[in-house]
Amino acid sequence: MDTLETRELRYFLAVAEELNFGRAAERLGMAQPPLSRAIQQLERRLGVPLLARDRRGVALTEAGEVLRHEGRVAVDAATAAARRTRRAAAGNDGSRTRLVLAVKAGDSHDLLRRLLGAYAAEPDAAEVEILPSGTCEQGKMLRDGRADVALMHTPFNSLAGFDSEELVTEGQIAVLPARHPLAARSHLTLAEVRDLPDLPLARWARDGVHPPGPGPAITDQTQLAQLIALGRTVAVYPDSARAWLWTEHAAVPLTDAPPVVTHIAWPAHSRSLALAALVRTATRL
Amino acid sequence: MDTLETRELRYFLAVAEELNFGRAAERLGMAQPPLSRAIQQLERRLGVPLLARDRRGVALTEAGEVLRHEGRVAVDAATAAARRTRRAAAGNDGSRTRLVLAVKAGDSHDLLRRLLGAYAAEPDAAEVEILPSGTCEQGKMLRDGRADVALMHTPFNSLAGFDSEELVTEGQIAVLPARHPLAARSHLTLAEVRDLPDLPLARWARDGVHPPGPGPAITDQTQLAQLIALGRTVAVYPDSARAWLWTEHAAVPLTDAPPVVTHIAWPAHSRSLALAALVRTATRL
DNA sequence: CCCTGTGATACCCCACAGGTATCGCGCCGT
DNA sequence: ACGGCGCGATACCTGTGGGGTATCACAGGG
Repeated sequence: MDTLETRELRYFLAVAEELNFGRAAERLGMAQPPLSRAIQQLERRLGVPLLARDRRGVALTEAGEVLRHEGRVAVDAATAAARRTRRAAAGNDGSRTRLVLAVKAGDSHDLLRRLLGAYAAEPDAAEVEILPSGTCEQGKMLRDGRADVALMHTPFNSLAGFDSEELVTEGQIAVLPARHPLAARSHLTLAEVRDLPDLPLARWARDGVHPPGPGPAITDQTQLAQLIALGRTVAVYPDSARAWLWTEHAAVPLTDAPPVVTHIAWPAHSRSLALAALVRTATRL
Repeated sequence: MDTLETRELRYFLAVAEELNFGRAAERLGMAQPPLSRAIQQLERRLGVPLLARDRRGVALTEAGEVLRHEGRVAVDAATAAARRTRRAAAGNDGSRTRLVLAVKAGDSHDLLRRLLGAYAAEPDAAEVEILPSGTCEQGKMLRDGRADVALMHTPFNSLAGFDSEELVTEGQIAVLPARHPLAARSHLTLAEVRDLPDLPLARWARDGVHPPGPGPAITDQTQLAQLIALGRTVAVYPDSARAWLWTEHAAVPLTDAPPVVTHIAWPAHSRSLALAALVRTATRL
């Protein structure tokens, strides 16, 4: 009566994201008619219209918008339950506990190295698997159980819903082509690097789509690094990005960029001893 | 394959809590054999034994323990999704948005009155429904969608998994029978009120069961208040509990009790404007 | 020793998730 | 104006599996 099945939620989420029954059905690996029916049934069960069917496509009602968010959380929680249960059993079959740590590839490299080193030295440390995650996806990794713990960076990642400890604060730098005039400066402001006509900011793919604009379209950090080295663009990064700079890159501190704080974050209700030990190690670095 | 149905989770949780298939089935309103089968199927699907069947009852394996916690979260999230979706639609049918505020009955009474007063004066304030919740149940109310926002008190409630703002900090008092010798003291310590032979601490029901001990068994605050007035027990409460003291009660500050901090807390991912306004009002009190 | 309480098995049934075929209907092109 | 196309809804069929009842197997306890 008042608890939705994850199947219903998965179906609804597919439709809510595609806004098209046919494509949603395809994504779910099923035919379109049963999907239509399932959604109608869901709406009847809830007594609430979720979709406004306009003859050429579908739009979410306000209630549908709510379910899109709440449903995502619930489905993630259900898949996290499955993943973590499986892993709990796998970790208990004689091998050591295994922790999955999500990090944004390339970020906080030095911190990460020190953390892993210090933790490995702990008595009965768990095995730590590094899960390189895409742009700002650590939160999702934690929510759906692919990761147990993550390094996250405010203000880019939201820590909402997680427990976390602050680790380090760092300034930001502009990463410029080494031969660019501004590369010689001792410091810069955000305004000076934004809107440079010769170095338009790159456009990161978001859900596979590039936002419009003048800059080059990129999907990973190597592309960005190369484009900077080629003198085509500029990027703003936390100080620790110096770890992966090329010789053809120049780093210039930004005086007015918001400081970036690296946190170690984990699901709020976690009760893992290995995780607690890792967090303790991290805060003591 | 890797996402569990809430039905399976509900079944498992019932068994995990009852540790008895028969009673669990009864609680679920179904017969025992299908429940047995469903759990076996769940174990096969996960490839993980969840329950250790001893001939006289059932115990949770380590993986089962994990699923008990993760599953609870997931099921709560699913029912929250249903509740909040329904309420979103109900609030959109012409009537005003409605916020449900969970508070522990009796606690922070004055703060609550001021909050409601100040918020009602706001332009386009939502209607606020007060949901009196049992002992420390506000967290569950937020998780399963019965409430949108709660007043919570550390260190009694855990704020893990919620966004929150600190509101007020207060000391704690011993609530004594007015005619008790200690009632005349200007202050006391925890050690002095614990283990008083003539005033044993009351035993609150937890899940319907009273822990063992010498004190009287109680299930609500009125019972407690009466027993104190009758000179049978003593209680420790935050300072704001003075609001509901009887004339036959005496309040004596405790010098070494941990301070109680009242927070306003809400689900981390909430995007409700009405909620944001309520929180803003609360922090400005 | 039988009785009681436990979970597992055996067997049956029908409700419903899912498939295929088709419809109704706006929108497009020409 | 008209036929084709893309969309979601409807009609109808089928098979799986969730749920029921009856029963078993077995460990303790009087």
